[in-house]
Amino acid sequence: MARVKRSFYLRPTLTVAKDLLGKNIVRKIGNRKLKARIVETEAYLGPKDMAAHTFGGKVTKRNKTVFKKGGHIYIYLCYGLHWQLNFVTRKKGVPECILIRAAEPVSKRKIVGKTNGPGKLCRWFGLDKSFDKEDLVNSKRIWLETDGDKIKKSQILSSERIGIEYAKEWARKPWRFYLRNNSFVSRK
DNA sequence: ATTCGGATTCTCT
DNA sequence: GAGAATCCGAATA
Repeated sequence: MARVKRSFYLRPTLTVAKDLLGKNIVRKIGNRKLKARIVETEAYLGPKDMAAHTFGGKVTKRNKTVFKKGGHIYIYLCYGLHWQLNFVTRKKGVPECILIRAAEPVSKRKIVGKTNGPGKLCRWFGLDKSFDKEDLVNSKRIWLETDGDKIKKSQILSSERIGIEYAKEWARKPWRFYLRNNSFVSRK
């Protein structure tokens, strides 16, 4: 298993969103490692995307991490109780990112908790505000690994993104990607 | 200083 | 399917 390199995150966001499927998130806590394979993502495409926090290109206290170069973590609190894990993409100054909505635990022994939703995923991994601005390329406590297995195109489905009805025509963009027949996907 | 509401989840019906 | 839980960032003044 090799750590995913910077160049992976600098590519077009929709490409990265699809390529993230099948990658393992590795979270190191003490001398334990939690691993889960990404099965569902959503792309948020910067200033033009009304559903994105960076809509209009305005830099705010919350969204400024998204303007960093690809490979950083953007995490924020939603509805007052759920953390949402995002990976920043593209070069510095291009505010695009990908929401990780669900993953499938890769582990010998049973680990309590669910990972089939963005809030649940963060709780399972023990993520919070302190992970904002974390660099997946260098971090000692969280990163991405690939085993080289490529997900076949035929296994990837797309749909409209979830929970952004207010975003008018942008709400209809098919920028959610997930693995076919995977029981950890948050919704059909 | 105050108000508003959300990239969700859980519980109960 | 509906409603609640619960916080902070962002917008308004």
